[in-house]
Amino acid sequence: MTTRLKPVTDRRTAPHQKRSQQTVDLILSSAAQLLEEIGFERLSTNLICKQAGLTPPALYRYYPNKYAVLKDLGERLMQGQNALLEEQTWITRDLERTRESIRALLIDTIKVTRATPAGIWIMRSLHATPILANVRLDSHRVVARYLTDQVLQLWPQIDQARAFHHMRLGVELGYATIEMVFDESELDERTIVESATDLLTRNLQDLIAQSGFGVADDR
Amino acid sequence: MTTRLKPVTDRRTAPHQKRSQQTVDLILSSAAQLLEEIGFERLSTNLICKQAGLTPPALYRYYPNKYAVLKDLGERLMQGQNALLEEQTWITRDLERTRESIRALLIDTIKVTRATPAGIWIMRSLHATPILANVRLDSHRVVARYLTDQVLQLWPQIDQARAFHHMRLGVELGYATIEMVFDESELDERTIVESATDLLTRNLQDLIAQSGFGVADDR
DNA sequence: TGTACATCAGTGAACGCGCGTTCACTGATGTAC
DNA sequence: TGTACATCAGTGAACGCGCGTTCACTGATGTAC
Repeated sequence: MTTRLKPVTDRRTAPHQKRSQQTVDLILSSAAQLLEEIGFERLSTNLICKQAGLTPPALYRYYPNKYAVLKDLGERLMQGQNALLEEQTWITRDLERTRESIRALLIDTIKVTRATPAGIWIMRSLHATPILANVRLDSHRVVARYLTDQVLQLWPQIDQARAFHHMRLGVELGYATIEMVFDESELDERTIVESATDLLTRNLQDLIAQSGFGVADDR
Repeated sequence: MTTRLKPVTDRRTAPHQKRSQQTVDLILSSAAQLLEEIGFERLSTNLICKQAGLTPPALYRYYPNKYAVLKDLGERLMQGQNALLEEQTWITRDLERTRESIRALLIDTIKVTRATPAGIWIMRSLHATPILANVRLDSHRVVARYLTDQVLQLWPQIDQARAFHHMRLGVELGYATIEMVFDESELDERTIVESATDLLTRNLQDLIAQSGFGVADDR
C-alpha cells in the first residue's frame, strides 16, 4: 500500500515462541516509558535495551532501528483509537445523534490516548519523521475512507471524491484537536471539544447540504 | 514568556559585524537545504558546517546545538506567516468579507510556506521536540490573542475566554489544514481550502451567534 | 590620514562518548520417534 | 513417556563511526588618537 522508504522498519523475525512475544512486549513498553522520560529525540536502541534489561542483539532480532519500534507503537495506538470507530455506526440521518457520536468519539479518543503509556508522545512522534508520518497518514486515510463509505451509503448521490475530501479534512482536524487538548493543558478541555464537535458536525452538514440534499435537523 | 527548558537554545553571541550576520544567514540556509535533503532526524551541527563550508567552532559561536538553529528557522517561518495577518483587518462585521479574508489567509500562508526554503520541513520539525513545539505553540497563542482582540472590539459582550478558546482552536485547525495540504499532495488543494474556509468561518459565526448576537449573513 | 591596538570572527586539530551493528557463542524451547 | 536432536532466543564482547564540544591559535575588522 505505502511506497517503501529507504530505512527499512519491518520486523526481522516473526516471533515463534511465547517467550519471544513477551520480549517484544517488553521492548515496546520499555520504549514507551523512555519516550515519556527523555522524549523521542534522545531515544536509542541501546537505551531501550538497557531499560528492558536486554542486550542489543536481542532487540536487533526484532527491530532494525528505533523507528521500527516507534512504528509498532504508533500502529498499536492508531489501531486502539480507530477501534472506537467500529464499535457502532457513527453517521446517521439524524444529525443531532451524529453530533453526539462525534463528541463521544473525540472524548473517547482522548481517553484512549491518555490510557496508553506515552500515548501523546507516540502521537507527537508520528509527526517527526517521514516513516512515522506515513503511519499516521495511512491510518487517517483508512478512517476517512471508512467514514466516506458510511456517508455514501446514506446519501448515494454525493460525489465520492468530494465526500472523501470532506472526511479526510475532518479526520485531520479531529486529531489536531486532540493533540491540542494535550499541548494546551491550561485551556478548558470541554470547551475545545465542544467547539470541535460543532465544527465537525457542520463539516458533514455542509457536505450534505451543498450536494443538494435537505437536512432535517439544521438548528 | 515561555518557561526555560533544559537544553538551552539561545544565541551564544550577538553578531557585531556584517560578516557575522552573513555567517548566521549561511548557517540557516545551509540547514534549510539539508533539512530538505536528509530530513530533521539526520541533521547535525557537523553536517550543517560541512554544507556551509565552516568549521564547527564557527557555528558553535552562534548556536549551541541543532535545535537552536531550527528554533531560529522556525521563528522566522512563523514570523513570515504571521506577518500576513497584520497586513489588514481580517475580521469584520461583514461575514462574507471575513470568509474571503480567511480563504486568502489560508492560500497566502501556503504560498509563504512553499516559498520558504524547506518551509514544510521546518513546520514538521516544529512537532518533533518540546523545544521546537514551544515555538509553534507560542506563535499560535500570539495569533489567537490577536484575533481574539479583533473579535472583542467588534462584539465586546462576547466572553473573552470563550472567544480565545474558539480562536485558538481555529488557528490550530488552520495550520493543521495547511500541513495536510502538503502531506496529502494527491488531494485537491482548492477543495481542501474551500472546506477549511467554510469550517473556520462557521467557527467564528457560531461564537458570535452563541453569544446571543444576530448575524446578518447566515447563508 | 595614518598607525597602533583592541576586539571580533573563524580555523585546525583533537577528545571522549554513545550510537548502530555484528560476531561466534550458550542456553531454552519445542518436536520426532 | 523418555530421549536425542533441531530450531529458536538471547548473551558477551567488540568494532568503526560520526556526534557534540573544546582548545589555543591566526587572521579580519573596527577604533582611538
